[in-house]
Amino acid sequence: MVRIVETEAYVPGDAASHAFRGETARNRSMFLRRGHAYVYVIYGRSYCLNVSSETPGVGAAVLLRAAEPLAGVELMEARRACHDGRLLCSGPGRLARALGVTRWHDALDLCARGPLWLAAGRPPEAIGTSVRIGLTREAARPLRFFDAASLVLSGPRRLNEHKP
DNA sequence: AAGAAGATTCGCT
DNA sequence: GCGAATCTTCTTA
Repeated sequence: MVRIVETEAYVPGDAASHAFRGETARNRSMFLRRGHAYVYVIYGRSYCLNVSSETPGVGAAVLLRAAEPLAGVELMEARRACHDGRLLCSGPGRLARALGVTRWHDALDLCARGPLWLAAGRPPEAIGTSVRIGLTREAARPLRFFDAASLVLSGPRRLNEHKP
């Protein structure tokens, strides 16, 4: 279980969004009702976990960039082959890896008690914003959020519970 | 059918 | 700090 600490938004009409050019086989879950998982492979090495954030048919999602490990740390360390708490979930790919999230989790409803879900957390008042990072387009938009700790995420309990 | 680009990570200098 | 690794998807010929 982790507390989400940093996220980044990809909104409708956003040239940097995977959904910008319409729905495809890969980004299909971005168009699901808000609260569904959108998982994709980046640079052939890492998975990125997003949460769809709009009404059905509208492509938008929030990328989970970093989190704070709360429970099941041993398992996450095993998946990541890393024993530095600071680095365990600091980065989209690292976070997904630590939670054992793969393409298998794509399109899951994160608002239902399934293998992966979101729980209500803190109110959004204290959330800070900044520009997005690592982008080549639309990079200057203030759609990156810090201390976005309003959600708690629970993942699979066993190592490699969900293979790709 | 082929090629370039990409919301990253890791290791080496 | 920089560059390679690595592969899927979309674009262009």
